[in-house]
Amino acid sequence: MSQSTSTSLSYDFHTVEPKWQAAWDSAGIFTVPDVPPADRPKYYVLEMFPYPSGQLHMGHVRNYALGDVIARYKRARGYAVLHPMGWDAFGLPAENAARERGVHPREWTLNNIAAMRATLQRLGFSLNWDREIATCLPDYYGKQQKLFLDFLAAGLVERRESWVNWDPVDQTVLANEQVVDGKGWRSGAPIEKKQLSQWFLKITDFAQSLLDGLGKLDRWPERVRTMQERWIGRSEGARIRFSLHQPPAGLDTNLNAVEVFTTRPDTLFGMSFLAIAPDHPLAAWAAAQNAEAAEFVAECRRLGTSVEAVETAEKRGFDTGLRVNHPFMDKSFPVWIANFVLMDYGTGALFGCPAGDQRDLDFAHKYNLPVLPVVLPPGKDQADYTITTQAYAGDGVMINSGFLDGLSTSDARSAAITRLEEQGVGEGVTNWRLRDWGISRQRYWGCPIPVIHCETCGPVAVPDAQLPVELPEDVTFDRPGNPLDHHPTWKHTTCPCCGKPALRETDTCDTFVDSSWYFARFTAPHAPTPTVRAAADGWLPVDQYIGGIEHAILHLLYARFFTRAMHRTDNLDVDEPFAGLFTQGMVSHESYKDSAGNWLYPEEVERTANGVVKTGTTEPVTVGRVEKMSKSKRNTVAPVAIIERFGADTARWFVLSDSPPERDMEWTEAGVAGAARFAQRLFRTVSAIAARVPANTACPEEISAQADALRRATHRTIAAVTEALESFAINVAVARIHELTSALAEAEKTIAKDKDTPAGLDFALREAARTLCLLSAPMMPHLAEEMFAELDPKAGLAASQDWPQAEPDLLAATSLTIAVQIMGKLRGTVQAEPDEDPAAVLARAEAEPNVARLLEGKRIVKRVHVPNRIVNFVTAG
RNA sequence: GCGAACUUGGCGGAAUGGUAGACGCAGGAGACUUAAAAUCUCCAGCCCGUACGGGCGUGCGGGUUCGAGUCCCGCAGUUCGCACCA
Repeated sequence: MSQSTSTSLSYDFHTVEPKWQAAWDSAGIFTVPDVPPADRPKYYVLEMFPYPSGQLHMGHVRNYALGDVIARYKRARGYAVLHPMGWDAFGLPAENAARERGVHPREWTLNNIAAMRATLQRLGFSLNWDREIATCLPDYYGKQQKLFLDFLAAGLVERRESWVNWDPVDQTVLANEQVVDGKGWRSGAPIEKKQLSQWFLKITDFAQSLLDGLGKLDRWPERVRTMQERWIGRSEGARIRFSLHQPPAGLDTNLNAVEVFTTRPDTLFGMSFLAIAPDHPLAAWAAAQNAEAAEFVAECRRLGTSVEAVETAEKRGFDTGLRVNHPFMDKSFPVWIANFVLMDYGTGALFGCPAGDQRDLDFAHKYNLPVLPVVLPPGKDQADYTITTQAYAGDGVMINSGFLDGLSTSDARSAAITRLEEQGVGEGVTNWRLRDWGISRQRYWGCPIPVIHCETCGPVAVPDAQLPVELPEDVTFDRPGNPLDHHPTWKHTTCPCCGKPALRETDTCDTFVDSSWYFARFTAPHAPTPTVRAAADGWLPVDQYIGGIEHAILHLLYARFFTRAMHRTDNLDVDEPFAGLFTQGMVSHESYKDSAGNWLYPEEVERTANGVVKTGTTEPVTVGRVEKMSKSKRNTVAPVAIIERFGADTARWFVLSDSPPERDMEWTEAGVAGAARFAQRLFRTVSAIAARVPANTACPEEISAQADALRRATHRTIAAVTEALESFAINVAVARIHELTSALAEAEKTIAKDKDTPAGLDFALREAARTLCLLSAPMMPHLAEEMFAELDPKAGLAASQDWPQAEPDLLAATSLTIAVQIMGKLRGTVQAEPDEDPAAVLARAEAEPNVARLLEGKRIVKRVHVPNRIVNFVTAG
């Protein structure tokens, strides 16, 4: 693709951009105090902080450009704006770099941060850089250790033996949330089950609160709230203990009863089997007794992690030969091991009611188990009602159900629970899908868990005075496993309780912990305590949080949990971290392949008369789909290259221009070139006015129609851009700025050729030019400053100006075009003054030649007139 | 399978129930230029018509309304999320 020539550029971003960045910096206008000032309302704008991979990508540019528009706009509206930036700096890529290239994770990370910070600064974002934090520095993670200890003291942390998801490639434990389709979210490797001692954060303590809180988050996207609601997964039902019928000799007495969770205790009389998970202790017992059972359990474990198993989802089971007693009837039912029962939901066991559950019905059919209908749907007759291939899960009237007969489904539910409780074999309970959060990771590059294991005292908290527990620098990555564990001396210490030799915890925190409270740390980033109450309580919650939809569940849920836990431990006094959430779309680009099928970067491709070819050759290139920019498809465009070629403002303007921010946008060469053209055009237009019209031109009493029209265009644009920004319709704001620019350029031409300038046009031109500077400043701040200074060097910084106010008198047009319809079809237009006498407008509409022609011979039965908008004649005959 | 969102020119998209297609990209014609670039002007939903104008148009089928891209019902397609949740 050809390089643009710089000779014709009147606006030289290369020199202008650094100049204004320095000016903002020395004016300190993006700096705010830890405690929000009392004279203005506060506004906290936050974009999700980046992982320092080494290079900023276009998605970041879009994310931060969007946040910067909001931050600069709110600042102009008189808010004290907190807009910080930092680095989500722990994580595996740093360790991988250490393994592959021998560079220390710390050095690799800090170098990456430096490179990415430089790019962010070149983009001119209005960030309060004094507040920069990196989660990999002891100043941050030491405070995180303090929070961990606060949580531990408050009973929000537990150590448990538990089955974990083990990623054999990354050699670490993953949370349930991080296992996708049985594979690690990062490595993609099939996950194995392993039993380990793990630290858990008790997020389930707040399950109800996290659910209830969603109702108040009215500035969150509906779908994110829905996703979280489902993830938390509250369900009400009953826990029932089924005693074994004739328990076999030698069975652990704990296994004499099987506990089951159900949401449908009303359907107990329709039971025909009991099913347990392959991982259930009773299944383990059965496997120990019987080789066939063992084989079935092993098979389930194998298939459990493969995608095929999930997709084919054939219901399979194994009859253990054991039987359980029914709580309400003198009957017993078989116990099956079933592949569709999940050990980690409910109790890992269920009772099967084939008539009321499709899955149970499929299972019953496969193994010839009885099907007894117990709920009669409304409008059906019990005499001829049967269940064949479709289970009925809806409401109705109970049948075949002993003491529940005749009750409604919901009444039967409570009656059944009452009876279970009376008999002492069950109780009503609320069950949650949400699990506690296992945070232990067998990794070096993470926050050390501040605990010491003593043979005598057990796990002991590291005393506050010994924080931070710092990562050792001298580690090796020459073998698999955790370098902290391999370190010769680091883990050896003494017990803070008894003083005897003891071992440090060598696990580090899941990196999702790091990002669960950074928004709070930003309010007092250098404080000796994790938070400072006046700062955190003053700035939080974040008023506008902006980031990708991919964090809809994990990060946002963890952050909401942390906020509650920090509240409980008096680290702050809010419950919800993010009052407003905006999820922006991704940046996509065409992808290209050469004739050999290799992916090509956009800069390796050019468009010629003969089609798309490899740059400098005639080799044809296949243009593939437009997809999310990714390294693997090589369809990326580097922000640094774009900034160098077109400038920061052009890059910012383009990512904000065409597509609504919540949707994906396509990056195109033509698009960014168009943005660059517009920047130049705007600058030329405003410069011309600055050169011709003196700075303090006054507005005369009487102004010409042309001046009046321009003033009205200016004020309507102020109103439209303001409204667009308030509703995140940045692409619409961009369009309105284009329009005013065109109107201004046209008016400017008049003054250039007319000797006698129409009255007031000078003033109107200046007003429009100044307005354009201020309206475009949130998107193209450097250009705006340069133009603003040309208009009046003494006026100060554009970034310090108040947002322009639209004058209400100038919002209405002087003359309106009224559409005239006949039977709802447009047949002409007439001019009208605002709020003109309806009779006069109607008469003119009826007389409009084309309308009159079509009305001939017709009888008007109704004249609809919506003032200032439309006329519609309804005719008959 | 369940749930949500979306569906408008060649493309991205705009439109408090009131002139559909603003604005941009790509395209066409012209001006300037020795020429090109840059810039500027004009055209542009589809069909018929020299034109005035007319017909058809916001995925498809219905409905409400003087008037529907917009509201309601049904259908189709696309995308995303969740997925054996007892």
